[in-house]
Amino acid sequence: MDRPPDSADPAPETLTELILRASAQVSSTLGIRLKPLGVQVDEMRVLHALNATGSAAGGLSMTELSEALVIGGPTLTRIADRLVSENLVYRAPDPHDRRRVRLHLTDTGAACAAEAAEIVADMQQLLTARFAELDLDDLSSALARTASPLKD
Amino acid sequence: MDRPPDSADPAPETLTELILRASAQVSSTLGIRLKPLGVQVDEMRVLHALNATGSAAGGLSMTELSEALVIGGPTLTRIADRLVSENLVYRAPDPHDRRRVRLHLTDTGAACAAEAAEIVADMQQLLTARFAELDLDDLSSALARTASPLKD
DNA sequence: TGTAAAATATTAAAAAGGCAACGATTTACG
DNA sequence: CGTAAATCGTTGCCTTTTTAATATTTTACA
Repeated sequence: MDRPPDSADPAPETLTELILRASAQVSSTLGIRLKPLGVQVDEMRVLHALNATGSAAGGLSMTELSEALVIGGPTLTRIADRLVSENLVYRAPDPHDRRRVRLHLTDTGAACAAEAAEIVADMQQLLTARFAELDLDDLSSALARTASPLKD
Repeated sequence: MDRPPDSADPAPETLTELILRASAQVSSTLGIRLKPLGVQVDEMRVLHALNATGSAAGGLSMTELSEALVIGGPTLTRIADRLVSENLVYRAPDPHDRRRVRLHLTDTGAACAAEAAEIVADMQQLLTARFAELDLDDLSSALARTASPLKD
């Protein structure tokens, strides 16, 4: 079963490459399904984050969102611009720190977030099936750790 | 343990969101580390794919790369343009089908791929530590399945 | 207190990505 | 055969992201 030693061993696919590829696939599929709703993936992520904090919490600042979602500052500003122009989100100054701007969901935005969540939930089912032999709680915590800063 | 019913239940973070966030973190960190090499993440992925097939195999066509890496056609053309202009890759016509173009690594490209692979390997160590309690083989196969088309 | 340093968000310019349409080649099949 | 349809890669055009620089406010501390 040995191959000739001169045929260079193809580099095996790394876990890193696997994560990048899986994410590209998820992002692509999700993007297609979100399209009818008129939001793109990162916009949906912002809506979801705002929704997840609850309306009583006073929204999230740009920096908080930027760190939580791993999206660059200027990019986030533009995403917010779009969401504001679609009336899904509004900006409000932070009363305690006037440098800060806090983003809040509008009612329309909350409704949109809810619809998006359904689409994500469908996606979830597709995904979960493929993780059948894994403990999802372990996977979640591992992913959560992976999603935090990786030591620059 | 019940919370007051009027405090809106924050949407929990979904597995989907977790994958997107983990990937953003990986991609961001990897991008920073790849910068000194002068290649970006998707460029590195192309180099890696070409390297993985081995030089004897006659390279990969644009379509093959596009499907393998989940990168759109026009985007891939532009990535190839960049890699060609940096002399890391060259285009060669497919002898059996003149519509096709096959990408090949140059010697410089192979060297670059090798250097990039080391950086990815470092990344790997960081990552693996965070997946400690998971069976990596199971994880890999689950991710590989996730990375294949998710039924459009 | 006053001033330098840090933090926050935005803007401007450059780079990269994505959609629609196109030319070239191959395949299907009447 | 010959023509219609499908496949392959690229290009044009517009949107989005990224990088660098800026204005504003807050913090640190001499």
